Amino acid sequence: MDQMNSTPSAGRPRPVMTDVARHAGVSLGTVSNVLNNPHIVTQEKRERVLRSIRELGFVRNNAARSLVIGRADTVGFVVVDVGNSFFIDLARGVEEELDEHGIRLLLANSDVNLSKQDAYINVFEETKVAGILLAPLDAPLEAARATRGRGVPVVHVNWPGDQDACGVVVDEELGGYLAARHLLDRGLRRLAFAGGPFSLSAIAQRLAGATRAVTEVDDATLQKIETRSISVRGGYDLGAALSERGILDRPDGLVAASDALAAGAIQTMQLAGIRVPEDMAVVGYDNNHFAQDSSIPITSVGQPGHEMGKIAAQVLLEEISSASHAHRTITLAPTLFERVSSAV
Amino acid sequence: MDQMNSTPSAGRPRPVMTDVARHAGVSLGTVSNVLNNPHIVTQEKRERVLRSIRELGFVRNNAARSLVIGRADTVGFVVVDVGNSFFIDLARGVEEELDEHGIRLLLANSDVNLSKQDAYINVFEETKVAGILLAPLDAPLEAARATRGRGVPVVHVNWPGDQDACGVVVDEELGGYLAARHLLDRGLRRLAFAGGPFSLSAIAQRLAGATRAVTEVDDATLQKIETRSISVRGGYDLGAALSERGILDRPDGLVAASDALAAGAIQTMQLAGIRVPEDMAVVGYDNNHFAQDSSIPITSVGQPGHEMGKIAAQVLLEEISSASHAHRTITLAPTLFERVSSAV
DNA sequence: CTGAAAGCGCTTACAG
DNA sequence: CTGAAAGCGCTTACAG
Repeated sequence: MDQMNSTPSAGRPRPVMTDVARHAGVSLGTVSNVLNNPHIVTQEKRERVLRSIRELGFVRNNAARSLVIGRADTVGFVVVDVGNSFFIDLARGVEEELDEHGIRLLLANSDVNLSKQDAYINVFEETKVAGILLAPLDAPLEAARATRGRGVPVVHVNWPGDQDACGVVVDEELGGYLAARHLLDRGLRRLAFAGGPFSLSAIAQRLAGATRAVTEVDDATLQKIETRSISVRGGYDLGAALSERGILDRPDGLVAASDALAAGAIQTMQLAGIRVPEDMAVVGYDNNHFAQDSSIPITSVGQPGHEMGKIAAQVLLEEISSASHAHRTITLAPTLFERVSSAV
Repeated sequence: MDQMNSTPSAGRPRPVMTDVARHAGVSLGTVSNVLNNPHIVTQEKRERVLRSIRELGFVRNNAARSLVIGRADTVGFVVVDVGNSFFIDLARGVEEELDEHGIRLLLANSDVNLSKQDAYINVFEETKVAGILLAPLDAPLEAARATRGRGVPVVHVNWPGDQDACGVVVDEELGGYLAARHLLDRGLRRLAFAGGPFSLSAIAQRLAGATRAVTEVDDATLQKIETRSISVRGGYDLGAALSERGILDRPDGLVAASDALAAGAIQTMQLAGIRVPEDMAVVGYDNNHFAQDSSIPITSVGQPGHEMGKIAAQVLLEEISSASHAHRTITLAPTLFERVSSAV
């Protein structure tokens, strides 16, 4: 299993700017100018310097650069869960926007762990990034607030802004409303909302939206089912519990707080002989692969992750470059994607 | 949609170590010692310094630190596709290992784009990371080689090592062998291998492994079907092509080079009335969500992503800390996960 | 446009 | 154990 290849390489001392200057026969300042203000250097010297850089294999030391400048050409993004495709969409959107401004994105995964989240915020601050993007877990934001207080721009992604930071969010309440309204529009009246824990603010807001939709229709009812989690496993439990009920006790329309929850529930209910959507229509949430690749494609509420990322990056860039900047929360609307699971 | 919250915050000048020293009534060197060699400072001074750090909200400038030390307490990981759960598993494994050594992981997504890959390698080098992990695309590794030549340790992940770098790979040939052997063991004889383009080395190796398995069985045959991609869409096309064939022309066992390809093909074939596994047994590759969440759970060859990440991190740490280091390629074995799609 | 010099914020011998 | 001083590799006025 272990195949040796070679011996260690020595690694001669790396060339620095003074080496380049000497090699090119110019002063240190001129080398710096070639790198930072190329237009003010005569073409002849510029080319000589560039050639020396190539021949020596010079790479600028950004630690030294950042020390002088005060910050790096880099933005850090602390993400709560890189395993969730929504956050990957966000990162893609962020990167696309930053790319156009020649800024590089560094990603860190807090893995739903508050102390890791704080540690990475600190790493980014210590690295002198130009700014920080934070998709936080549902918990206090002390570290972020402290960093923000020290003048490092921080933008919340999928989390509202506050007096110190901007935020880009999706309207969770509206998402819950759209899901329930969709089922009501199809004539269903005995709805259920499943998800949990309800202490998570996104879940609570989706529930509030579903509740609002139901109150708009006279004879409609909404049953709240709190689950331990919104994972596939949580869905299995949910499906089992619903299957045990008599047909009259069962909701005819289900709003699940995630696609994973919906997929798990549908799978269990199918085994119990409950047909989706005929016996029960289902709407999921997140519009991720569970919704699209499920054996019964699942109607789902989707967040515009890519666009959220772009906007968050724009807001951050604005805050980085402009002296005066009013903090704001930007709320994007979710969209309902109709599929088979609610086609009644 | 835009909700204002507050006015810009001034951001007084950030305290530096000399401020802490003055505030605590000690010298600069003592503050540095409290941070780097706390045991050699008397408890009383140590506590005074720590209190001053807290009261002033001091955060060490790592750019300055890295400038002196020569490198940062950070490792960079350039990943070819953060949207692929295999690479997320890798990143998780890497992080777990680095965590134990107090080193932070910075992630960058090259997005299957060579120039982005090179740019991020450069960013990491300029940031003076202690080392770089690279899960590259199937293309020349010029930038990595150059960086490596300047003394920055680079470890390849999911790519073999060479004279300048270690590598951690999974045995693709063995994976292809396991998949085909599994079908042969079930009595199937008219196999097909689908995937592509065959120019990708991982695909070519899987095919080679499948070929080896088939040559071990006298009356078995293997048909090679090159697809444009290994995506779900590629699977649709593949399924359609297979459905058009007469039952005698059709393979009775299919090795697909990815789960997405397998899932797409199965979906299309089912619509055409071909039963899986009864009419055709299918084995996928990657053991990702397509395999597990498909309506017909798909037998799949899985790579030990998490463990690969851990090992890659270990190798990198070894190279960072030890002067003499022999480069090597570590090859891990894949595992076959049996599911319904091949249960004949 | 070019070059010499100061300074960014740290760490590390080195002398006390 | 503590403190003064040098130096890491850059950028940026500033004088020429």
